[in-house]
Amino acid sequence: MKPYVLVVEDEDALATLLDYNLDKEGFRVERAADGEEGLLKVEEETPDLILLDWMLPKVSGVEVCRQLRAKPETRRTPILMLTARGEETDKVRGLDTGADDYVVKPFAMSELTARIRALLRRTRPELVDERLEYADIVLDRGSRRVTRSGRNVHLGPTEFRLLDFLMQRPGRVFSRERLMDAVWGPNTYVELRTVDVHVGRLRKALRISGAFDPIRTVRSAGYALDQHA
Amino acid sequence: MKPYVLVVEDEDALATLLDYNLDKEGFRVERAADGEEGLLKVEEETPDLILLDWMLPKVSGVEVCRQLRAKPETRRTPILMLTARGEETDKVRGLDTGADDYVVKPFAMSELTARIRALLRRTRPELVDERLEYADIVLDRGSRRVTRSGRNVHLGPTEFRLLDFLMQRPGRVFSRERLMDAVWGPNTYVELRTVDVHVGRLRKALRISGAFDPIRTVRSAGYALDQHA
DNA sequence: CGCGGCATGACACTTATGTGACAACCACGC
DNA sequence: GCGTGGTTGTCACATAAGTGTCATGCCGCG
Repeated sequence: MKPYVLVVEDEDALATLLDYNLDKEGFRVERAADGEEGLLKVEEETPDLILLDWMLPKVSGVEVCRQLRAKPETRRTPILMLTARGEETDKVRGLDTGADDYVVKPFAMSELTARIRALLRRTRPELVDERLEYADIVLDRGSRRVTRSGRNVHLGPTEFRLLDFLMQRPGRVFSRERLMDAVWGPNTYVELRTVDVHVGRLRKALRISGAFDPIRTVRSAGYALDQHA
Repeated sequence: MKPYVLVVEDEDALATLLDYNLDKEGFRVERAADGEEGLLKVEEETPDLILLDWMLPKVSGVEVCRQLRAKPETRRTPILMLTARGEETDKVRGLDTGADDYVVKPFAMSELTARIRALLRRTRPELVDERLEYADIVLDRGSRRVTRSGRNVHLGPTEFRLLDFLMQRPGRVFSRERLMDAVWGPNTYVELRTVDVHVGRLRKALRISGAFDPIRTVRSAGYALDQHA
């Protein structure tokens, strides 16, 4: 549910600082200490955005960039370069490396998070927008409220996250495993069937005065948010 | 808490003068020496108002204006243009540039602050106004008083700041961390649960003669000032 | 018609929040 | 300096809300 940011940075102090601050800003953060590890982490799970140091051991930032751009899964993943003053060559400035933006160290954390949000808004607006809508359902992240045709719908935290996730890609079918990861977090282990129960609860909460059921069950595949004809 | 004004002005003496005076008037001021820097500063943190010189190095004031109006975050941010006598073309006078107002140099500082307040009052009244209102609750910053349906409500300093903060954005949910930062200051370390206690105290103080509880608890997220229907 | 997949209500259990009590603290008037 | 009333931060405990599992019964599809 939270945007997943991968930090590829060899300087431990900076990486920790980034980790701490981004976490506080509501991002899920993973760290990699060099280019090689970075590429591995990307293999494991495609990040929503990558923070990439320009100078890295083993595989340089530029090279990582190139490789990421070569792979279809990460071709469009936003990359934000971290450069030291002086490394700020024309190549960086022109973003010829394939990166989408760059900041020069040292930088204010607020500047960095602002740029991260800006990039995410460009590529995955549904990750950062305050308000999601589908049919007559409105989910407002800022006020943490959900309404259906104007009426307020009360959801528990889990149902809220579940609906939030489904509303990010209406129509798309998600497996229970995928929902598990997205809603419960990648390292929680609960019965897969629990997803069914929560979908049920969400359905019940959304079921007001003759409104259609916005969740489609796809037998032996998962669930999707859409109008099942 | 203080309104954040960004001054984009290349003439250093004037910028300093503005900085000094606006600070004295209770604004938080950041400076940018040219259009490019101005846009960067805006990225970092959206100002509550922008003072923009008409003639600027790198990116002109008009161009900055255009770009700010193109971005959703700053579309409604008030912009006050500073122009030299003679630059006062019809375009400026008609505010066709996207600016909300303009003053001609040289100007009296009092005129400028008056215009700034006028603009802020239009867009973010809660920042300028001495009094905040929500439903039947009135908070007066000047006299440091709070009333509910006319009756006086006694609050301790902490509860006052807490209510003040919540009233700035009714409906929005704030995490305990966020409230901690806003009310206690960013570098104080007290138990997170202390927030609960103060919210409780605030609630109790606000609880007079059958009035509804204006604070909504959002489980596993935080608190918001609004009617939890 | 039979079977695996799904929906659902019950329920025991976790977790999060509300609250009263309390000791430390503070500003202030004496 | 020294009480003193008002504030504050923490705790412990009570209460409320949300969660994960299961057993049961239903349903669609082959």
